[in-house]
Amino acid sequence: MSRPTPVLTRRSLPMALLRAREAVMSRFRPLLAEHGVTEQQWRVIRILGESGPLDATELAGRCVILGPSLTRIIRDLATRRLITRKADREDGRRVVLDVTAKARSMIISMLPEIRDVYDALELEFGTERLEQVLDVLEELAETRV
Amino acid sequence: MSRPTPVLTRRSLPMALLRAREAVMSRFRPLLAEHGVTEQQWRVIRILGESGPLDATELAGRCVILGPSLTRIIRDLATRRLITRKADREDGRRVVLDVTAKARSMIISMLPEIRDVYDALELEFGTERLEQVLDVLEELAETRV
DNA sequence: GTCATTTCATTAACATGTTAATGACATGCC
DNA sequence: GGCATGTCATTAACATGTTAATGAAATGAC
Repeated sequence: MSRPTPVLTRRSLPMALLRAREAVMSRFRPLLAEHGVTEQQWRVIRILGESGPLDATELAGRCVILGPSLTRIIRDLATRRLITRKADREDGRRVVLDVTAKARSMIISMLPEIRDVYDALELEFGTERLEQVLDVLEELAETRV
Repeated sequence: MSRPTPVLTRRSLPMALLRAREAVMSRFRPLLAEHGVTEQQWRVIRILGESGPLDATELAGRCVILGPSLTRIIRDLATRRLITRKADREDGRRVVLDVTAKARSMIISMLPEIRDVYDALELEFGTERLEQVLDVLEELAETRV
């Protein structure tokens, strides 16, 4: 006995995730714009800064960015001296990527402002509830097909 | 060799929302592809089918699609006879949009398959937990700046 | 009523999403 | 070693995201 299909998009899980993400990102976008990076460029820089050198496939997976998009983003960020690319010694197909010191400075300068956004969010939504949301979202992300 | 900058992407709310949405959408994408619509085209069709005639601005807001994107999507869907556009009698700037009978048939034919995806998701994640996620996501979407 | 302002949809230009195809390199099998 | 197969990064082509600018129509102040 299944319940009716959610004809109400209000109760659509993809829509709910989209609207929630849009609400959250609207708080970060001004900050990213001030520092001259797009949402996707920031994901690449931050994850590389956090997890050291990575090949393109691994980085794409962690950033939730498809290969062709990453190729273009990397090309741009390398031109701006924010990341470096070098061939893998052991596997000629792979490209090893990493952030530059310039990118690390950029990350560090943004951290306080990011913290401010989270502080505001925790104040409005509740610190504990925010933690619970993160937990449940991680679980949801792991239910892959 | 400097130490990695400590930014915990694992507990980043935008990333968590992105990864969760990606996990969920990967279940729906094959279904959408089979019916020849993209994710965004489907949002437009479904919301118009649910909420009757709407002007472009209102539709864009509900679909979480920006104006310029919607203009292009509408142009394509109108060519394929899935939606109609007509000028607003009372306001010459507005365009009134609605679905066609063809689009309604399409929606109805997809509902059972959508229900199947939700059933599988509820089985893996839990029906009650899924409802709770929807509740909390709605609240999060309402904390706008 | 006239003019400045605002709103609505669109266009322009560029970044990214998405799928298919390509070429270079690795790996496995014989 | 030679060959088929698979993987990795890239390119191509088109859809969408994103911001700025545009033109038409509505609104408000006077």
